[in-house]
Amino acid sequence: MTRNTTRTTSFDVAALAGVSQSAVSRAFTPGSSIAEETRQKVLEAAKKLNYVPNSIASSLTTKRTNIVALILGNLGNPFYVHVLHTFSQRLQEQGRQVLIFTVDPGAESDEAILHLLKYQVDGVILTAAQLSTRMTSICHDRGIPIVLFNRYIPGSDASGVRCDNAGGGRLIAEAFLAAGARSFLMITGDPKGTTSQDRARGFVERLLEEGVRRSDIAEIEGSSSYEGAYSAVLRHFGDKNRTRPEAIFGINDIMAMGAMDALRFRLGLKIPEDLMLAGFDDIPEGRRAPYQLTTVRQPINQMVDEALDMLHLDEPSLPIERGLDHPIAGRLIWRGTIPVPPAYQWPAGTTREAEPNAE
Amino acid sequence: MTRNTTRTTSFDVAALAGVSQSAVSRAFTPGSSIAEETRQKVLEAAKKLNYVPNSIASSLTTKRTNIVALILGNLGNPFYVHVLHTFSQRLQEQGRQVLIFTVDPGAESDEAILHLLKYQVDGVILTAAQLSTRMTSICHDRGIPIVLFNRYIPGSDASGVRCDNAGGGRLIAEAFLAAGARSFLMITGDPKGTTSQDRARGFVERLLEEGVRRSDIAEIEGSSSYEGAYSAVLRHFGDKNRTRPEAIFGINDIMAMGAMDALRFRLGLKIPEDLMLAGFDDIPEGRRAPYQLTTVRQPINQMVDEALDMLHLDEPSLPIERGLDHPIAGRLIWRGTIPVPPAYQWPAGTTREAEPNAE
DNA sequence: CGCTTCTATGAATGCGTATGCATTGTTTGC
DNA sequence: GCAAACAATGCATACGCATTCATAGAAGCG
Repeated sequence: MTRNTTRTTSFDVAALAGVSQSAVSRAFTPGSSIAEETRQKVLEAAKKLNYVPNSIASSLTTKRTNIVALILGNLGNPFYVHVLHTFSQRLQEQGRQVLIFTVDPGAESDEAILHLLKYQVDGVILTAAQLSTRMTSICHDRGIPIVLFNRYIPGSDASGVRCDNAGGGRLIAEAFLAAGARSFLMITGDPKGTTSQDRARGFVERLLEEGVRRSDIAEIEGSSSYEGAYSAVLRHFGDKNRTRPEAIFGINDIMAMGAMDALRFRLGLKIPEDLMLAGFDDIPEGRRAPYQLTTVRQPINQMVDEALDMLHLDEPSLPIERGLDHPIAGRLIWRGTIPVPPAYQWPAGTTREAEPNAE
Repeated sequence: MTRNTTRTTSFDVAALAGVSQSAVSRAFTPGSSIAEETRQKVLEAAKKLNYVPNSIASSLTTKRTNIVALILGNLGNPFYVHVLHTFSQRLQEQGRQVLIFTVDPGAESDEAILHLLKYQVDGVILTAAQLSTRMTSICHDRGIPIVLFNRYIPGSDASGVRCDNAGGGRLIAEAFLAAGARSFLMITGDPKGTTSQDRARGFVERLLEEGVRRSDIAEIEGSSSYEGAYSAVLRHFGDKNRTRPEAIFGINDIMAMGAMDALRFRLGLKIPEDLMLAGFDDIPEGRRAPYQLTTVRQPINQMVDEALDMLHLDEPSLPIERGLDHPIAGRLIWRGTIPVPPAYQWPAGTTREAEPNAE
């Protein structure tokens, strides 16, 4: 059998069921005017023929594909894998599917947008990637809602959902300060990414407020990956004259983990005894026994839900909202990489976790 | 502006360019009969209008969507994230896109298949999930090629690509034996999954060949996840009378890592001094300093390429091949979790890696 | 019982593009 | 210099379904 088999269409089903093609269409369209008896006849015939409505054809008239595009920049970061998984599950529950576009980290997503326009997707979620304002306005003109996940485009009026990254950076700063640190190193990611910028900004702001000197806050670039942070740390500490900071903030967990391994396994340092460390995201990997990483948890489920809400997939006739920017607070998760100060007063909203791997 | 804006169609472009709609279509169809001059006129007009051909409409006549469905069972295993990424990149290079279907690990994919039929995908890749033979034959009847990735369906004639899992299990067995182990524990995954079964079978076969007693090979179930293996190990060794095996084979890397962390951080054992350990897959996480996991590397790129070849996306008129089963040999990667025997003769095809995290 | 109001149905049309066919103009071959 | 082959183009139609419109029958109402 070859692939040129003519497919079974609603006409075939109609013929078998002894009704019109319209009736078949209605049988598969919830809420349409059809007698229950007729519907059953149709469904029966459809089952006999293994008929499944062709959504490609139907979306031609309905102008809805039930496909949402997800642009992903960095699958090397487990956080975004989790994000993908969450989006996919939520959308599947709604009878929608995810069309994936992977983009090289840091690269422009413009080309991806051009491709997804062809598919007439109902909406676009953009994570971990750059996008020009020209593209957002093209999407807007074509009536395709686009929501930025955990980033925003300066100077654009595209809507987005994100963690309060600056606020999270401040939480980490406070934890370090409470534990007595006075000199710091930040390992930042993509310098063009607002996520990295904002976390670093909040972190530095808080430190300066507490009187830390600017010269006691160093920064190196870890290219948003485990490997990048690992080698950045080795490079930085390769200069033996460099004074060692008391605390390191990895702008995301995967980089904090890379830094941690370099510090422990290549530089022979103990954490938190010699050096304290924190990340951001709260990926499952950071909870594991070798890491026990103190971090800020991003409320993924809530962020995903709000992002999907902003897409207004169920009310396509609504005008597309613009310029919405919805920051959601993160929460400090205190684990083993920052020593607990004596008689420490835990700030509200902090979670302390010991060994979550144990059941 | 609402989403009901009438879209710009090939007719609009045709009007602006002063040609017929057919000419517009041909301008965007490589290899069609159109004068270069006309094509330029059309492309110019298209650019002015931000026109992008509607592939939904075109696939209605061409019967090709340039969409490939990827059914994923377990995104908690980084190996499959890597697989997803590789498929996505390859397909994007070909101008095709990936439609994601996530399925609960161990659950049937039948429902996913029903959904993807609606989208008239050009092909299906199934990883890490169960599938009934009824579904494979429905796909077959509808002319949709389906390729199983790293699994096969007993009793079905669906084609697939996989690592030589049994052979890989044998490699691990040999490495353990060479290092002097004589008692063993296997941590297996989904009992219905052929991948886990085959690896375990090859492992046991080889051990028995070398005179290991059946009673010296134990098995526990780790549900294919880090957490599953972690707690399975704690449960198993909670029985203090249990004699400790000399070697543990985690049927995949993520489980081996979970086992390793439980052994080290909860049971206070040293690896490889007290116990040797190996995994399977060679995920990047297992290469990292805290793990240095000895494993069998699956040749992902080759497997993905062959899987895509088997889909014959470029020759849709060919009859769908059935029953092809293409095992590809894995390669032993010897790292730190198995002690190197004195004067050991490395088998052909073994790679020895010291500290790959260092640049 | 005659009227209106509803419900269920089918015929016909449109969604945006690809393509077979016919037509025109151009080039080739002898 | 004329027939034949060919390249470029437009017209018309098909792809599979949703939906509007018209119609026929059923039910409600006084």
